Amino acid sequence: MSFIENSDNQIIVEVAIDNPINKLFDYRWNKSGLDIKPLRGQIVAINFGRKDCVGVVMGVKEHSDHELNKLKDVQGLAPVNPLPEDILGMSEFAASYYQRTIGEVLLPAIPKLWRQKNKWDLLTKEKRKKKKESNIKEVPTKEISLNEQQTEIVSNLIAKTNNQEYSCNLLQGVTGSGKTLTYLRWLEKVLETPGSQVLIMVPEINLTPQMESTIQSAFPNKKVAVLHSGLTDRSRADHWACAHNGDAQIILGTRMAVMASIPNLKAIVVDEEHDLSYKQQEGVRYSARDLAIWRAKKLSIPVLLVSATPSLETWFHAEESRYQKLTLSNRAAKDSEPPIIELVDMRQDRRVKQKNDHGFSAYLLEALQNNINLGLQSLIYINRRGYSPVISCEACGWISDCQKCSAHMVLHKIAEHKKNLCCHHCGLIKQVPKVCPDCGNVDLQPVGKGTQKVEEFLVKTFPQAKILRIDADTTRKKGSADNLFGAVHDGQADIIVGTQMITKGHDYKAVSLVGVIDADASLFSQDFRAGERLFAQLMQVAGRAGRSEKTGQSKVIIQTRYPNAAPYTYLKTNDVDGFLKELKNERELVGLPPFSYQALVHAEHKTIIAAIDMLKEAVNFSKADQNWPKSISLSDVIPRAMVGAGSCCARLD
DNA sequence: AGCACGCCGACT
DNA sequence: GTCGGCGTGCTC
Repeated sequence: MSFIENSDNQIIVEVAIDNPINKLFDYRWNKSGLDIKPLRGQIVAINFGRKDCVGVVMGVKEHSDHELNKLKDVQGLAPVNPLPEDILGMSEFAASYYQRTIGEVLLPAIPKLWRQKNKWDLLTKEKRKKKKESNIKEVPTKEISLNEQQTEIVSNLIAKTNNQEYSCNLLQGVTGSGKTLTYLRWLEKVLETPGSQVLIMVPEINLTPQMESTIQSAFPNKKVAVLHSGLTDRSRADHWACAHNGDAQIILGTRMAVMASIPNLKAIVVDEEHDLSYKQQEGVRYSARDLAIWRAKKLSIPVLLVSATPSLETWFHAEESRYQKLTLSNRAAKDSEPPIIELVDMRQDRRVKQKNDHGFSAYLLEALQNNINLGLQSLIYINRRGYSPVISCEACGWISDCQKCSAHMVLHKIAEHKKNLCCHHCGLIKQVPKVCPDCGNVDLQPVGKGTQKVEEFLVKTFPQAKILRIDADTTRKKGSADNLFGAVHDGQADIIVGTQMITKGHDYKAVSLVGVIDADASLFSQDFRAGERLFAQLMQVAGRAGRSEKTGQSKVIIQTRYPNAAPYTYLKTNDVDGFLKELKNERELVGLPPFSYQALVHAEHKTIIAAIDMLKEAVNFSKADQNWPKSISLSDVIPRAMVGAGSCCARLD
């Protein structure tokens, strides 16, 4: 039946468009050749200004404040169901919370091809049958029996699902305690209800490539839609549509997946919930973890946050019983003992030994040699890529700062005797100056060490050993990460040197020694969350060791000049809760989140002076305002690392 | 955000 | 005489 209105009974739709104008735009629905009713959530093609674009219907009404004949007609309706109410509501919430327009939040969540009217036909056409169909290895996860603790947690979560109400749960457990297995078993149960869909979020899918196959093999009869930034436009559009029309039961993705349309969503899992990559920093800033919780609340479903080292915020909420804490306290495999953690006090090492430049303690070198002799693998963790984080002139104090963004330029070795300066922030690459640009001194020294320098040293020190470096530079090319990790698993490496990248997701069956070279910098960072992050990273890297019977009891050696710093001492006793408790007390004492809210006000201009003056003026204006709430304190304006930018912090107690 | 309009300076 | 700088204003 067609939907016909007479001419004096107009239907007007309010459309969200991806632009920063903070309002919805009215369009006429009638006379658009559309024979169905307008509905909130519909994706429509419209003309805006002089451009054709796609927007989302956020409201339907009969009268507009604008003159009727000035309104444009809706040009077309996307051949998909309207977006479900939860993501519309979430967009409205996020728009207000993160100070953006609804369109800016909502439209980027729709894949690019669906935002192009002329691609709609193409997308609705059946795609040619995929060649590979039997690529899925059956892994009999069902036959793995859960231990008592895991079983209890699964039934607890199932009960919550059956209640059909919101709950936020924290699943905390050390590496190897079977967190993944536990939540998969829960989701399996959730998916028994026909039509149900579940969302699994992971930090970065390219770092956890085995996740997809784990999930697919755990659910051989279910369809999985994956959503991450590495997909081609076409497959992203297809996977999105699969989730949107209910074809896929499992949606696996990175932070962007939190905005995916999942009409029959029944459970959400946020794996590695503490991971920083859940925070989108560019464009619309948002925390995918927080939005996942919002979404679960809106839908009255359970959400499960999973981590060995929860973020303080999450842990605190669990302590205060706003979230329920579910703990896995044991390593699942009976014979796998947690690694021994040893701290090497580098102050003493220096006193005993000659001043050395390579940054390895004699103790760690000995342990490495020992491991090589035994044919076991070792892992060296240093969270800095490149050769040396900065070069400096000893005569005048000049340091290699980037002219474009004033971050340090990192020395990179690009061939045996050739080095470049690279800015990790803006990507600028320069030749290394022969003499100091300020004073002409020829003696420019690299300061500090990165993965390349550590690799170079190890190659020299252990000429008989095979050494592999894994960082953003050696894994840039497609497939090279797989090759490197493959080589590690095949035992073709004695020592693996790497950044964070090596800490995520991969099991190293033959690694029995982990060395942490120099992590102290995080202890004194400006960022109040740096200590928390360091602890999580060390915990994670420590978890890479001792995961098999082959290696026996593994060892983690951490070199530090501050062996009494909290992240190290609590790591040593494997006391996650103790660390978080101390952190909580510290934050409470100085009034940092979660005991206050912080907002960052940031300004950019061609000249830094203008940016800073503008912010100073804003601060003075607010302070002079009689009605300015006493509970909001304003901190001083400070220049930021980037040229032409300043920021200031507002704190709400 | 884009984009047009418009009003002034420095070029073939 | 025009090309182009960026200030202002508008987009249903």
